[in-house]
Amino acid sequence: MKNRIEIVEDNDVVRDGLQLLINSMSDHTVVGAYISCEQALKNLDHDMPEVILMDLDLPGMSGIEGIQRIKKRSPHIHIIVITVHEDSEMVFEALCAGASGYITKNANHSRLLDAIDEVQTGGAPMSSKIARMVVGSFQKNQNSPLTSRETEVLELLAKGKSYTVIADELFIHKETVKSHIKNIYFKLQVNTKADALEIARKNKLI
Amino acid sequence: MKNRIEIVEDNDVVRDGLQLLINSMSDHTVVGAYISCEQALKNLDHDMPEVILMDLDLPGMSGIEGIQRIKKRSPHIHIIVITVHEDSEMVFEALCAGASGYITKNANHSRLLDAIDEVQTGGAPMSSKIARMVVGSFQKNQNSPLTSRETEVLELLAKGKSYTVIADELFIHKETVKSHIKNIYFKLQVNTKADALEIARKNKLI
DNA sequence: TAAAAAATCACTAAGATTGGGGGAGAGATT
DNA sequence: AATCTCTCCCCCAATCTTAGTGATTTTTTA
Repeated sequence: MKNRIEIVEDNDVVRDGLQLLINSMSDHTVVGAYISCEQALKNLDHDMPEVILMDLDLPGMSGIEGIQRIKKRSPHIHIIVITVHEDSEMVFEALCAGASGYITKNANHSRLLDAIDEVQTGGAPMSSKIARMVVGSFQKNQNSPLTSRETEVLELLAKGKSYTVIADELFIHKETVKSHIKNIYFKLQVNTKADALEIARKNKLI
Repeated sequence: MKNRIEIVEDNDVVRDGLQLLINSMSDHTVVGAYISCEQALKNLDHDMPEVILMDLDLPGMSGIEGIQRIKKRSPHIHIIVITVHEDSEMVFEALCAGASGYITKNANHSRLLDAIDEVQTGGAPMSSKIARMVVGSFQKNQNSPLTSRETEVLELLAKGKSYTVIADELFIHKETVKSHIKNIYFKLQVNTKADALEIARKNKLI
């Protein structure tokens, strides 16, 4: 039984190249190659792919929305994004939408074929820059203007806790919490909770 | 100029094995091999490693805390975790603490040596299971009990916005927001914002 | 060691927010 | 016909949040 691969890519040259490359492997077969998510979705039940290689710049429906729709209909299908985009927004949008892997187009052919196997054996193939970006998203800004206590308070605030609850959890007085928040607002140059959280999250202070 | 590698691992056999393996490469050299983070930290300025391979189960200071301290003192050093732990808590704690890579101990030798190069060329080497875990952490639960509108409201609530602001942003009445939140609380079986956010985040509803 | 920063607690006051209770209509879906 | 979803409305009471001004103690840093 061959691995059923599908391709969604609007550039003819790239699409045909991918198809040839994959079909050249004895245990893989391309069951569909389309230029848009609309087409891919229409044929999804017939093609029954296990893995979809997908570009993000597509005519009509965006790749991101395509990923969402495909994953909603067939959660078991693994989608690997193949794109030129390396900007963090695209990467995280694609992963949030349900992509299992993210390869940039400068990857060589063997890396690409490896990715298909990797995604089917429980992995998440990524270009190394992308992997670093993803891992980096977990790490806090080392140059935070906030003190560790202030950060602690802001994190509890981010969890939706009230001043009173925060005070209890940190074994300090509610007035102290207020004082910390006052200083946080001043340092971040904001005057509401929502703005503070936005700045803090954007700058990875929490 | 050789790549300067350090090892922190309390198991003698594993540590010596790693050291031999790395020193066998002409362009890499082990500049320090320790059984604890305390020792590693003490010699950090002298050893000047570029990459540290670190276990997480260590006598004395935990690996997680070790990572934090090392990264705080020398942010440019790349730390690759080498451990048996595959539980998500450990993985995310290590990455948040500042690890640039995460390899499980069943990895073969060549993969390990690749990881060292990968981390120095801007990558984030991970075992494939770990990579999937990390990527999976971006994806929402597909079986959310909440409607899309409710999810939308909850996401704005998570940003610290008030009912009034949420109402404005969604072009609906404040009372409607309240109504949604009432339903969210009922569905999640909670009665405070903080509890709702905790459940929602734990189950990846937002 | 002296100065600066951080963490702690205090009071007042006004306005906004939140949560609990009830209900109800319109539209879509099943 | 029944259910779900989204929308809106009312009342009420407790709590929260912001703003202003202040002070003390501990820790860190220059």
